[in-house]
Amino acid sequence: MDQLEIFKALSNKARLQILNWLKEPEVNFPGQAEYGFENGVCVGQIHAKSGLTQSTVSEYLTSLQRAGLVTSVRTGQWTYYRRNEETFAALSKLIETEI
Amino acid sequence: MDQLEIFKALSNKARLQILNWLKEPEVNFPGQAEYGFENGVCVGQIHAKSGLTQSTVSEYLTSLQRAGLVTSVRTGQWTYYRRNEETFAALSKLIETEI
DNA sequence: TTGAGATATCGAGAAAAACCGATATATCTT
DNA sequence: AAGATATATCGGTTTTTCTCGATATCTCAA
Repeated sequence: MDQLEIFKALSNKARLQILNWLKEPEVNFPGQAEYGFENGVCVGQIHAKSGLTQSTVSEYLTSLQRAGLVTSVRTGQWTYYRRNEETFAALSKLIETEI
Repeated sequence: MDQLEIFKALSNKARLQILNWLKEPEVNFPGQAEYGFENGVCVGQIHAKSGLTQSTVSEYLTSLQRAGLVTSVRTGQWTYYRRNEETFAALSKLIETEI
């Protein structure tokens, strides 16, 4: 877990917003319903909601993934992203005890 | 507590290092001993240890303070900085539950 | 196998952050 | 009042981040 990379990933309003949306995918991405929420939410859904371009959203999701804050699964033409709660828990503990 | 400002403040190696040093002032800033550790550590001590210029260290400490991660007390010609553990505890909880 | 749709990558311009040296301000000492 | 010391602020250069449009890649469907 690279703490500096994590903090950099969290240092952006749009990325924080995405992470927050992903806490409740069913609520925040109703358009995802027909494809299911098992694997997370696909890039297009996040793009549509964010107001950012597709390329920016894709890059942001990649950076969140590099930081370990989300995981992704490719299924067909879609890439699904979801939160990696283990990293959040570890980060919380890290701040409580190490930083 | 402005989470974005906090994460930005934490997105820098040198600032993370300073915060870490301030966890154990007696160990990391022996030069501070003759002035006491009650109020924290003065800018010059941190400057001396950091390898950065005085102006940069001053600015970094100010940014850490704006984020609420440290507090400062001016006493005579010195400004002492110390960690604000309440913010770290709150941040840890925030990550655990809200973000 | 061709076209359409979803995502990733690339190149670029604008904005912000990382530093620095010089200088200002504030305090202490004499 | 004048120097010395500690810290803060200012202006500038370099590096990084933000964000976009264009394009490439990958997969599905016809």
